[in-house]
Amino acid sequence: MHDVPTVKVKQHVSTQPSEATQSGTAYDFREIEAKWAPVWEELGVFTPADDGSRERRYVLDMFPYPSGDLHMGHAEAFAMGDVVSRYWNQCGYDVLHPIGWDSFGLPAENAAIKRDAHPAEWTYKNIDTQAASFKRYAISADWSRRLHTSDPEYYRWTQWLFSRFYEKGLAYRKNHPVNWCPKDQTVLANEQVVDGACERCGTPVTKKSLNQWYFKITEYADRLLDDMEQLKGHWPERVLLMQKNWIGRSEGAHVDFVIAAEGDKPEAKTTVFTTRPDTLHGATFFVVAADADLAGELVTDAQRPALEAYQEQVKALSEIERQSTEREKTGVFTGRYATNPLNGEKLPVWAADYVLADYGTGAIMAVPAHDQRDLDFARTFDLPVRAVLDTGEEDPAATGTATTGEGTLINSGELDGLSKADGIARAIEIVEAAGTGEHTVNFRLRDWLLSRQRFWGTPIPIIHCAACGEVPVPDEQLPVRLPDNLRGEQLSPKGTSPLAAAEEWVNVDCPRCGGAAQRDTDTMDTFVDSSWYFLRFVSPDYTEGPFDPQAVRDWMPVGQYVGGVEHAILHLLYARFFTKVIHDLGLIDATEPFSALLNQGQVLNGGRAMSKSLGNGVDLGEQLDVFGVDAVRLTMIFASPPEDDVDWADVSPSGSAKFLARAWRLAGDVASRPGADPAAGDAQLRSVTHKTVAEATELLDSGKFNVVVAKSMELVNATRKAIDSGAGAADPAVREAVETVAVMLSLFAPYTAEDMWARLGHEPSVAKAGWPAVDPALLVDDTVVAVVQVKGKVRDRLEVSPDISEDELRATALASPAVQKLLDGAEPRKVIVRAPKLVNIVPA
RNA sequence: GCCCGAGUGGCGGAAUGGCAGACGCACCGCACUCAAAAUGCGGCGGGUAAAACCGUGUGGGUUCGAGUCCCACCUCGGGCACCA
Repeated sequence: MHDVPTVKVKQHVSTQPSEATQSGTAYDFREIEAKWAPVWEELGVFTPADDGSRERRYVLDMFPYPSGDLHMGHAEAFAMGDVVSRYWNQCGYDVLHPIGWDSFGLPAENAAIKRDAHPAEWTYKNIDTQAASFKRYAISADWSRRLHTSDPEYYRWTQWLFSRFYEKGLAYRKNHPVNWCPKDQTVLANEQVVDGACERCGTPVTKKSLNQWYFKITEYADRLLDDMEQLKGHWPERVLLMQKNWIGRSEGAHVDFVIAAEGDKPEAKTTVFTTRPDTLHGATFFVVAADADLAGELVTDAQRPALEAYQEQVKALSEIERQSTEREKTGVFTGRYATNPLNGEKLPVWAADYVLADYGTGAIMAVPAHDQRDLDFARTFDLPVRAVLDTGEEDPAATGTATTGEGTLINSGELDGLSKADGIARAIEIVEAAGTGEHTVNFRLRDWLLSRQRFWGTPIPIIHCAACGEVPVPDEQLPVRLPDNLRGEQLSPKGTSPLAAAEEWVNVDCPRCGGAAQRDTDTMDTFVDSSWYFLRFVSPDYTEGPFDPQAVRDWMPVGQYVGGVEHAILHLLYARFFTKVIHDLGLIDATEPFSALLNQGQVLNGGRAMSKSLGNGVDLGEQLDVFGVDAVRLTMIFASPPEDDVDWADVSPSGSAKFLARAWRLAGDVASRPGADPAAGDAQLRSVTHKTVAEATELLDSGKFNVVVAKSMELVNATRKAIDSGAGAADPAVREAVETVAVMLSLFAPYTAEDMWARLGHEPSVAKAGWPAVDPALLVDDTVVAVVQVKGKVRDRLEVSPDISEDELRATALASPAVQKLLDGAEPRKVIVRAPKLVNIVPA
């Protein structure tokens, strides 16, 4: 490990005993951290005026989960968000930059079981720890807006929103096979299953049929997809792509197949979804999902035992096994036949687990010649294969490789001779005309399973009454508070919610009929809590609703959202969904919550994510102790572009500390008085200063924070040189340069910047000093260097006026001795002139 | 398998199609010092005595000019994965 805390490093960056005796002459990060933290607290620097006097801007970091103290990942993410917040403050915007905690969740519950405590104890203790660390870390937050999703004042409104969703039919309950984590003893949403395992604990997920609550996010699939257009260019391309893939829009057709009567089973109609209606004539069998209700409905009595045995076999498989594409296809014949609506052919109906119950209609027409999965199945069970699209490739029946490319339809009656695209269009026309099908769009996205069989979450505000059914808890009775008498063992997972054990809590009168009824005992997925917190921040104490409508109009949408890419499809998709529903409820104008998104990279150590098992963790607190807050923050920013990972083994917080000390010393060297007129100062240094600000402005606006740090280093170097061997410490241009350094550093290294500001004779806070204005006249040089190339290689440099004409520059370049020598008297074939920077001469 | 993204010194990384390697780390040298640390100054892609010349994963192409644009490939990283 590089840069481990050593005695040597400590001496480099902290006070030497001999220097410490002369107070104020050596850079001591401990001293300045202790000095400024209370001053800022007093000033309340980052509370927005919120009075409309200045343009409002909202910047938000994904709020933390309170699992112990802050770690290196928080340090990076919040350093990034802080650059934006502090930059916008310097630019004069009225900036909202709040902080809160996503404080419901399973770890608190597990900790409570282990310690025989209530989850709230662990949660709020950790929040206090993190809050103190954030203050030490000097994030530019408005602390007065702090919120916690586990506060009843917060989850009251989460419940209120649930009730609105329920009223609109967007929250509903259904019995359905769901993902089940055997370790956490709770269900999981699709988004929380990664490679067939629980996203949180890694336990292989199993399926279980349960009556669960869902949000109808699928109803918003189209809008979630279409509105991504607004986000293009402001969200990372790959996040948009991931969401697009996750939503998985696919265009095709619904086609009805009639299942012929068999024994005492009557005729039935079954619809399939297909993206390839052009291949209808190539269908040679029909498959229904083995675990769908449909399979049991269709199966003949003779085949029922075989189906049930197969279903048992499927249930025994883990999700990982089931999803393996290596696996041989399995299935059973149902004893039934489906009629192809196009050609009247009878197709055997099979039940198999390669068809998914919850995608499309849970049934497919199998076209083995042009679908690899169907072909694999056909070969396993010796079913016929008929090619209907000539792609010029070998017969799939012979090769075992389905052909999926372009081609010409064959063996397809009236579709013969058509291309794939024309065939698809024509086939849809035919089935639509016959009333046996229609064009349709299908989505991969499933409804969001939101109920959890755990304690530490927002209770679902529903009462179950034998007479009235599901009855929402009336708004005026919200919040439905969690009972506080459950703790320790009583919270241990048992497959049903621990809330069921709190009898006094569960048993209530039905709000509708007054009869005996029970509360719903499930709690909400914590992603529900975080799907609207950015709205609560605009008016965290509002009691008339989840948020003050005027405040939402004033602040939303979030201008810059900052957080890890791990939430690309979880939190970000859910938050977009909530925003759209809340918009449709008429409560907000915005249709998208976050107009710009920055995904900061991870902090690694030695090429790997930090983890306990690898023993490569770096403790944030230790880094702050050894190098100081500013050095750690600066290192995070300087190490790489914001979206790239930072490998802590490759970077140098001690180098950052050295730079900060160097910058800080400049402030002590300035010999002019505050307010000295820079116009009278050294022109050369002024030019450097103003160019630096101009460049930094552009770089900040385009998110290249690491390069801004490099620019500030260049300015520090130039100023040092000016003091030691140029204009001298008393030149007002030096003051201008150092003040500029202080303002620039206020974005990355707030303590150092504030102390410099004070040493320069100013009142706090440098955070509100204002971004320096650029004098355009100082950006123009008297002379510039023009490069003279021959055949693309630099052969000479000319010092010329920046407004030299093309002709003049051409003549000067051609007259250059170096060029003359290379041309050797010959006329150049071509001369490209880009005044005043470049001439390229192409010899004959 | 499908879909993205990225490959630049010893390292992290700069570079609107126009001087590749800004800035920093590490390393080397010098000044200051009895000495060290700290600080300041200088050097630092390969190659050469110095030049020439060669250099942005590989091979092609477009262009007066390519790290940058296009095509193919290699490697690494990420996402999805029986989604009909």
